[in-house]
Amino acid sequence: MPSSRPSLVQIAERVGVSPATVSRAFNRPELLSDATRERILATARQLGFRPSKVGSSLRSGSTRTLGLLLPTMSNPVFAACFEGAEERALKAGYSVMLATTGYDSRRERAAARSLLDHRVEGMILTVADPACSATLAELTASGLPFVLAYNESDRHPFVSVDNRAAAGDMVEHLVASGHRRLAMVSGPLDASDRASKRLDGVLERAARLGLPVPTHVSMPRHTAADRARLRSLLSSPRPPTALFCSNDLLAASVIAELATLGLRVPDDLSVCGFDGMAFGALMVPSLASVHQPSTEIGSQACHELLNALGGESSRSVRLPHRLCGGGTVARLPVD
Amino acid sequence: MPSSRPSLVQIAERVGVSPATVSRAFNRPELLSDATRERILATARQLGFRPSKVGSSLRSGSTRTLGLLLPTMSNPVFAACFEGAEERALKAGYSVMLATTGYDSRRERAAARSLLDHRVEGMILTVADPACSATLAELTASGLPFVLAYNESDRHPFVSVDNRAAAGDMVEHLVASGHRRLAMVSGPLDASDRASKRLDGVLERAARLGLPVPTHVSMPRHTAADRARLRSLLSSPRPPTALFCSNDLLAASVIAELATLGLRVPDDLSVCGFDGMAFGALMVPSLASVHQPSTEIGSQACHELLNALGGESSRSVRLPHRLCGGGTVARLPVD
DNA sequence: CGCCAGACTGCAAACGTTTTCATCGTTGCA
DNA sequence: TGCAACGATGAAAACGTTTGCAGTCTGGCG
Repeated sequence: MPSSRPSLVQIAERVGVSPATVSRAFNRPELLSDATRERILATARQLGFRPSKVGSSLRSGSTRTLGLLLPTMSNPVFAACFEGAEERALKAGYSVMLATTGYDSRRERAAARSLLDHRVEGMILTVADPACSATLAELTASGLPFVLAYNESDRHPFVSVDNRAAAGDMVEHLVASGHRRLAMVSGPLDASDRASKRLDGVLERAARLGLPVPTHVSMPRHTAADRARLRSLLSSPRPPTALFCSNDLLAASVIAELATLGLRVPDDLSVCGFDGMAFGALMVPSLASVHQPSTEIGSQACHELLNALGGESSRSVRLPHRLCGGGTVARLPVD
Repeated sequence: MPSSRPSLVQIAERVGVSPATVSRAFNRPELLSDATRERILATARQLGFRPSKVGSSLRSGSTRTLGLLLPTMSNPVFAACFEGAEERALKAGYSVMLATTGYDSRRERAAARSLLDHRVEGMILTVADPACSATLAELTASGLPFVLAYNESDRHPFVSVDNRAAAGDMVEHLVASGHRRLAMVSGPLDASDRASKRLDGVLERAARLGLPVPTHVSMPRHTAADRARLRSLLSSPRPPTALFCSNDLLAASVIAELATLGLRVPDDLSVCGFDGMAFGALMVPSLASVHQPSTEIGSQACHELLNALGGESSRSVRLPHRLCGGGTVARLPVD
């Protein structure tokens, strides 16, 4: 049981060949005679040798590692994105280094630097707002290829859905179900350009359809104040009949919140979300939502990044969203 | 805009000092005179230089990177575990390399090897069954320090909850709510020693409390056959009044399944899960479950691993579980 | 004035690979 | 038989750091 991992040279000595030959046994096996190759591979296996990526990275100047910088794994949306990206990366022989930011810009910068220090060859990341992200500025300055995921931007390559249009489609759906008085519930807007875009989409479509202007409620944390704001919204003279939450996690927690207020969804109030996370379909009643293909956002972002690394230009991509009707939206009688 | 990252020597030349001095500016700043240090740091900042971890890893023989090998990020349990581990690792100045296996032992082995190749200094992993895991055998042979997460084993260090006891407690709770005819629903047992242990716990406690032997239904995939098995269980002469699912994700999908059969939870049937994932509390009605502290399992596992790296011995730890009552379990009248 | 300690910095080797170039036989072909 | 081409292998430099050792210079103290 070799406590300290053997190195390529030790294998070379053991077999009686040069280090170059051992290296070739792993990287260009076809260059060696069958005999030598087998002899080397056998001893390697026997001693438990595998070539060190840190050595090879240094010499070759390529780590074959990609960085992934996402807000949190607690949101299944980003978890799926990770899995999509990981799978695509693996297929191309790349490893993935994941770091989460917890929506904290200090952590975000530190993590980005750490990834840079590890000499990842490219990065996939989601920032609060690409228009004013210090991390993004630093990244751009560094010259490292990167692709945004979920963010939309006209200055950087990204992979996302069309948040405006998607939100608009949900408004359309709500209206088709008989709703006219809507409200948008979101987290803090400066933490997510997605939420802003979705709000824009809601307001725009509502205007176009001639609805009363939807109220917007921000529920940064689940504090008493937030709950109070929600309650006061619902007890206004003409309360909304449907709550559009800017993401599914928020929608679920709003529904739970409503339950504690004695309000039944969808009987007393309709609620819908955004993301189309798998879990929403399992809720009873199932959560109405706009599905965005998170796994594919991850894999596609990775794909674009790999293209960029291959010298090709990487395009921005808006993947199709899909409306998921659900039991949380009531069909209102026309009155 | 420097397209190719400058190296330590280039900074050294630019500043007019030796490479050693530049290195010290970053690692042992207190050794340098204020003037030199500032001069170096300034040029470094200006040229966007940061010392390469691949260079330093090679020379120092330490990558300061930990490997994390988990089944999937789609299960919030593992996502939380990752976050716990990442945070703890970060605090100790370590980076984390995450790989998922998708419960596939081939991918598992390949991923473990990849992490080994990257020269991670230790590993945290969850395997199907530590008693017969090829990956674990290979890992042990390699001599790399590792800590199991969620698994329990008497041959390897691990961090988990006491699955047997935890499952037993849930049985206790069900009985206290008036249930006597129970059934256990799980995924394939050979994919998760946790599920086995939980089943053991259920059977044992049921026996001790003098209940009829709980039926066990395995629902590997959500195929028609699985659904049929569930239906036939429920239409047996004396059907169970409560379904204990071996994890929360499964519980949610079972509840959804029951809904399609026209069965209401908990009115027609009680259901509970295992994991205590945050989402369960948001379900309406909220999901009864046994909470295991996933984030802490991750951070604790990381902690133990760091201990091992520091030369101290790493103990196995069973963290406390906690019963989470929920609306999915009905309180039955005593008859 | 001489010596020594201490502060600061440089030299050079080493870490584990990859890769270019050269070397050495062999073989095929004219 | 002679020459070219080819197949197999080796020698050595390079990648970006760190670090033990040694060197220089300064100032303080006897």
